[in-house]
Amino acid sequence: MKQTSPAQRSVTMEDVAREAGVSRALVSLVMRNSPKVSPARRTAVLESAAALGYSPNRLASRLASHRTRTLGVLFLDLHNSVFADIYDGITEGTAGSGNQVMVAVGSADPGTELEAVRSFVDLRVDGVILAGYTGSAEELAAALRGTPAVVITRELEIDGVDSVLCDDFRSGALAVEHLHGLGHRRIAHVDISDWLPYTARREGYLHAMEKLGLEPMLVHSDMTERGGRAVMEKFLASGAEVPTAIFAHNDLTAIGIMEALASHGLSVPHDVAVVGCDNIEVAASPLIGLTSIDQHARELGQLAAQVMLERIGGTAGPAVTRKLDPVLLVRRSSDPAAG
Amino acid sequence: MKQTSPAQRSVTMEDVAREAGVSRALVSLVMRNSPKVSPARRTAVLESAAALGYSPNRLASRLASHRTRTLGVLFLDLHNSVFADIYDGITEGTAGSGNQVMVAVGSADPGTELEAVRSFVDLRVDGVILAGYTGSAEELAAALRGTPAVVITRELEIDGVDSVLCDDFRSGALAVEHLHGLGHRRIAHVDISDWLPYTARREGYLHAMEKLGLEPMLVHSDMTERGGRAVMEKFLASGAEVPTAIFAHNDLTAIGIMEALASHGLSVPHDVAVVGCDNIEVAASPLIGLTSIDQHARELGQLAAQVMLERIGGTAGPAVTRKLDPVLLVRRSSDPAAG
DNA sequence: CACTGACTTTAGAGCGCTCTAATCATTCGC
DNA sequence: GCGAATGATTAGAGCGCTCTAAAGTCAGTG
Repeated sequence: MKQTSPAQRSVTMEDVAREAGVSRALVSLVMRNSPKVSPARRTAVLESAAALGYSPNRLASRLASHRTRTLGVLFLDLHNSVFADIYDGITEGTAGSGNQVMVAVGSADPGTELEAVRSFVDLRVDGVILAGYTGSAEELAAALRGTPAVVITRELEIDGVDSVLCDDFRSGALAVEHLHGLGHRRIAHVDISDWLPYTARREGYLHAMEKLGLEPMLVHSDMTERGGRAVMEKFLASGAEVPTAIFAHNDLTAIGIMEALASHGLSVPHDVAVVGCDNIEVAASPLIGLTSIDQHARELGQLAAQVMLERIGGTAGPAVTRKLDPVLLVRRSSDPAAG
Repeated sequence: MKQTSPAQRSVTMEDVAREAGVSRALVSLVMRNSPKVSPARRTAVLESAAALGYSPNRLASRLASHRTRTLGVLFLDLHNSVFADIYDGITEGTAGSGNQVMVAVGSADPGTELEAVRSFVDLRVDGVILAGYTGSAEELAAALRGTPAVVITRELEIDGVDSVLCDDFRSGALAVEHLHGLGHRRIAHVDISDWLPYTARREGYLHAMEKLGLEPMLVHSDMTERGGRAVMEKFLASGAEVPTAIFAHNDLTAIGIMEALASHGLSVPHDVAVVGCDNIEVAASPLIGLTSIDQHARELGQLAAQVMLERIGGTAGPAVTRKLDPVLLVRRSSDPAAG
């Protein structure tokens, strides 16, 4: 039962300086391990600091230095593990740079998202990485006030905002080509709300369908498992003719769709083939076996961190866009030879 | 292509005060919407602020006020969606309190965890919520330096650190009782590394097994899907007699186990029944149908936030512990009547 | 031995805000 | 009409640190 003093933090640099018999400035240099401090003084200062139980107030240091060494990261939703992958990539990309990562969750609500971005900006983070920002470019630009930003999985026309994404248009086309190659002709697409800015997958789907002379079938959902399930249940209950293949906006939706199909006794892939997108961990599970289109989430995170660090490092120049190629991974849900 | 000025932030309260013809202190009062400002001045100040594009520097305000209105949250792992549930609970619990939430990920590495906690403390967050801290109590106490903290899913003997958890011992017993009730006698438990502080589920299992006169079978894994799968594959390859039921430390591990069983042609639940713990979203999916023990993750998050806010609000007194009762949810993986 | 020049150390002025105590304006009671 | 009471506003001293410029140290040099 250690008696942690309630008198809390009170030890300042000044105290350490007094204890060590040096100036506050010298303590500051030691704390930032500046090379221009003599070994003797350095140890003296460190010893005094340890003796007093000193811990620097980063708030004050940030205020004085105008560098926060913190990156703000905005995620759409923690329930979709693709963001956990992106997070891993970001921490890999920032490792060793001395930067700290702060996470906020936007929940696809432009109000919440902007509030989070403003918080980051008010805290003077060095940069903001947005993975799943659904609001408008104008509002984002206003909220950023010049803070460097990188958007993942989306292209934004804002000066100074870089983009790192996977080719969503190509992903949509890839799904259609794959299913068409398996002999499917009635291929539906379950995408997301009309107002959301993530339309490229749908466009890729539509373009590919048209090119193949097939008639598109679109249904909207909300990017969640529950949403995908609900929309499919409703469709099945409607008695409309069921497509032979479905391409879902993301894996979560695809899994929801598979659940609904299963509960109606429809077999995947024999009655209906399903293709998702994102290639999240659970899609790869043999218990699910969902064919998916890998978006290189981890790499996107790494790349975003890298681009961000370069920006912070002072690289000027116009906004850059880095686009990766998606990769189709065929699994049981679209494999005609599947048991 | 909006030209966001690169001269960035420069507008300070001083500027707004000058523009509005009032003192800096008045601007400060308006920004914190103090009631003791006349309506006339208030609008004048707000207009000037808007005209200049002023945004308060929260860093400075925090430094001066000694209140950061920020809670630091440490998660074990973003890939386990139980933490997304806890996060939801925390944001629900802090909603409307004007507090901001900052997330860090510890990855079950005491070094990383302590670093994150120190960061929070150096930033002078008002409190820290730890969901999945695996290090020692002493080191945590030292890193906290008196900052209020709440630990989720674990009881820690540190003065001033509250605990909010689900009864893990009971969870272990619940699993055994359920499986025993189904007629199982050879019930194995796949738990986590010996050094991790989460031992109560195992102890509950051991206690219940002993009470029923059954012989325990323990295997260690690492709380991940991959880990559960690997451990099961290895076990199956060893040729040892397979238990008729397995209770896994968490759902992720349980899913990994189910994957391994499936790949060896063993049917769940007919050949082996499987029970997980946490009741994460995917366990409830009909495609998985994993029997699990609900830990009320969301409620735990809410409760933790609530306890934290009370502490910050000045409630003194000894550390409290709030313990919830786990609930068994039977699904296909342990249902003998399952198809 | 005065004089560089390389290396250390420090004084002191901020960073942008909050907070206390004091000042200035009004209104009210008698 | 005057002091008290109430309310609105402000001066000014920090918060704990960083940073610039200046000042000390102490060899080595001619």
